[in-house]
Amino acid sequence: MAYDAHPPAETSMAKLVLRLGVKLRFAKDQEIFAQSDAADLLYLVVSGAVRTMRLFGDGRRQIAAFYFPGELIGPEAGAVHRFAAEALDETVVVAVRLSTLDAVAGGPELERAIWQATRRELERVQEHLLVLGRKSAAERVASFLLTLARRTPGLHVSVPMSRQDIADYLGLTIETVSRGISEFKRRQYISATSTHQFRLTGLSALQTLASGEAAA
Amino acid sequence: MAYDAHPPAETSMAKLVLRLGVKLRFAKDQEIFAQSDAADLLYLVVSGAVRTMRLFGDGRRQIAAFYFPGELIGPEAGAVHRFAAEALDETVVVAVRLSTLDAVAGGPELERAIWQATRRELERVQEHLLVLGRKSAAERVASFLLTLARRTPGLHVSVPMSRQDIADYLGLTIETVSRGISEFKRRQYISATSTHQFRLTGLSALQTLASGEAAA
DNA sequence: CGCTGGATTGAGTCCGGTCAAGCCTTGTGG
DNA sequence: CCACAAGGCTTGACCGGACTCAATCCAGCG
Repeated sequence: MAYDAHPPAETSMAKLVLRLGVKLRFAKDQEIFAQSDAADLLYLVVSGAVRTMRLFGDGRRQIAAFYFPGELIGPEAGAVHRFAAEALDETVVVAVRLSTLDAVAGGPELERAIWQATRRELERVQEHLLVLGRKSAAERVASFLLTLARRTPGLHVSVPMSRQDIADYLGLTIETVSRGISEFKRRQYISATSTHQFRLTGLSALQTLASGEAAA
Repeated sequence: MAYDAHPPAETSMAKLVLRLGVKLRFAKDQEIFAQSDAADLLYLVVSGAVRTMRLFGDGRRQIAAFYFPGELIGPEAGAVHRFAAEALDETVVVAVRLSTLDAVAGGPELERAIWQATRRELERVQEHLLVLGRKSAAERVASFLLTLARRTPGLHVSVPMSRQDIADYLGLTIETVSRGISEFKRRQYISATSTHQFRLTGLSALQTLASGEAAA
């Protein structure tokens, strides 16, 4: 899941998208695509970050995933998007029509790359499912921080999303997320340089928590 | 998600698996494959039913999915299974080595079929995610019954799994599942002919509940 | 330097979990 | 064919963790 773990096929697809695609810029909270929009574009995040989400009729919201620079959005969808995508922040993406990609570089190579992207997406969602199904609030927050940490080297974690975004990703409320983070600070599992920048000072304690074992 | 909605590519793959595969019989609760087993086989459920699940260190269990006759298990996995699979009941599956499938009918047709199966799997997991992230106990149970109902025609729903299985699928306890079902009976949303056979007598009420809107 | 909106903290409530009885179905053996 | 045992399911009483409501804090920004 770290950048350097991307299989070759997808890395080369990313390069292809960069070459063929159109660069688009989105402001914070701006919609990149809506639920039930046609899903004929593939997106590569260049800078910033993206959330995909579904909104329920009564205002409840579930965030399905976050996407960071270097990651692809889109191939998981069928003809129509099943989730909406929004920029977390000032964000640049490169978009390319799937048919264009196919015309220029179609064939088994492309199919395999798209399948790999879909497969990785599936694995992520399955891990997310475990967190939502069987973990306590503290375990969820710990899992979340560790997942973010895995995407950047070192113990420094950048958390570009709001507490509300985290809550809607983890199936919690902002208050519960905030309490979790405060508790981790108190126990010195983490230290904060700002509300969105942490340092994981008790990595193993967090890992124990996230894995769902009882901690001392 | 109903049988007749299966895209052609996957239906033809199912036929291929049936022709090339080996028929295996499993007793109730018997393991079909373990987590971290090599994932080089594709399974087609012929009769019975299968659950895939992950077990945590402290005994907590999350069921990822249920599979019924006509459905494929396996293509979602990488080199190694990330979940274990067990028979819900006396179950027959046909298993075929992916390399065999590839040798006999390799090529873009097969790749596309596997990708489609992966994609449908992803969609299912994403819907499951919404249920776990943002729904109340009653909403979860309603969603579950409706998902099962969608797989067979008519209002009759067969629920072959135990209450414990349902609980571990929905992120609840058996008691809460049982209370939910009892409440639905009381309100006459469902009627039961046995503990594992229901009739959806209040379909629209269940749908309203499951969709997450406030009900009267 | 004050304003604004996100984040934190506190108090109280409630939904779902826990613990504990019973019930009912299924299967088995007399 | 019935008696009984075993295990899954249901129901009840109580508890606790996460939610709700509300007040404050604080960082970023004009």
